[in-house]
Amino acid sequence: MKIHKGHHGNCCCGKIRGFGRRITPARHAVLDALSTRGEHLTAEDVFKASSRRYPNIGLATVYRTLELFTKLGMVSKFDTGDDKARYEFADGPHAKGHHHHLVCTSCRRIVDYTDFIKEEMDLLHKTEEGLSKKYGFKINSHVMQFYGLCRDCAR
Amino acid sequence: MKIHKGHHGNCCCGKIRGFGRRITPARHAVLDALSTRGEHLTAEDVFKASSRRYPNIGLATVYRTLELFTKLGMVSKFDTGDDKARYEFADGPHAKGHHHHLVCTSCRRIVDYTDFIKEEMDLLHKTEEGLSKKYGFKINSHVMQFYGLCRDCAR
DNA sequence: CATATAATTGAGAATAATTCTCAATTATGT
DNA sequence: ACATAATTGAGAATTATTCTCAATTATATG
Repeated sequence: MKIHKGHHGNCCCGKIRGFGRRITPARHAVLDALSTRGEHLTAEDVFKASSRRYPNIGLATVYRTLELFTKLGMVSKFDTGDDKARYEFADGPHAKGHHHHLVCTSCRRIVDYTDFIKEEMDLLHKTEEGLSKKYGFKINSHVMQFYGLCRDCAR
Repeated sequence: MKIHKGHHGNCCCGKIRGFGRRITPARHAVLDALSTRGEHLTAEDVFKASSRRYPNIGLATVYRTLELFTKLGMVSKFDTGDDKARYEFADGPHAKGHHHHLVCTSCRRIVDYTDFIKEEMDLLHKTEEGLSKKYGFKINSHVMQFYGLCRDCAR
């Protein structure tokens, strides 16, 4: 089986194995899809892309795999107000690829932005700590995104 | 028809009428449900609560009404990772009731917090302005919430 | 106040994303 | 190579939400 290439390297297999889960062609195909097809993919997107490399893959498997990867922290799942979950590789909060989303509520375009990320992360971190202490939560993740109308839709 | 009481007062009818929409018992029941049954209600919750005052109300009407109120900015719709939309009265970003959410991914408990709200709002405001300018978006709303395990679920 | 008209409604069917079931297949430790 | 538990594909099942449509009703107007 080919080693997974791309900017997410090969740490993935280790992570999967570490959880007593197996490396399979289906999971490989999903990894490939995620790293080559870009950000904020729907399950359907991932399914189509995975099918190219591994035509037999089933949609249910894609869902199961995305769920697994999300649980392992390799993938982040979020939604943008339509009724489809979105998935993308999770660049941990401090990696360079880390970004938030700006969503057009009319045409559904999604812009990744990294502006203000430093300030945002600082505040998020501070808030997490405060809330953790005050409410006894062990905070694992956050969502922060903006909704509006893009230039084209606004006029 | 009785005037809607509660901390959201009677501005609602004006807002509804202002959009050329009508005041109906069904809409009243939904308003009541929202103001007496608290925060982060599912459509089903609202349906049940509304049914008490107005037994004939249909679920579809509840959905339609919540959608309308959301469009009018009176209600905010959000989700917390299960597959149900949540609704609550929208305390505008600068009202005293304004809060964000802390969600337990295990038991689904939702904590409203207002800590750090000032800093959060300042940053959100600044970010909105910056993104607005840079990407040409007219930003209308944002989501900011934290996910984790509550004290009980963490052990 | 009565009337006309367009908005609204309830009920149930339809939709669509996601999850479940189950028998067949396959990755992995030995 | 084998045994075994994990994984899979296919399609059925689930579930929140939206749609359809005929019947009802809020409201402006005379």
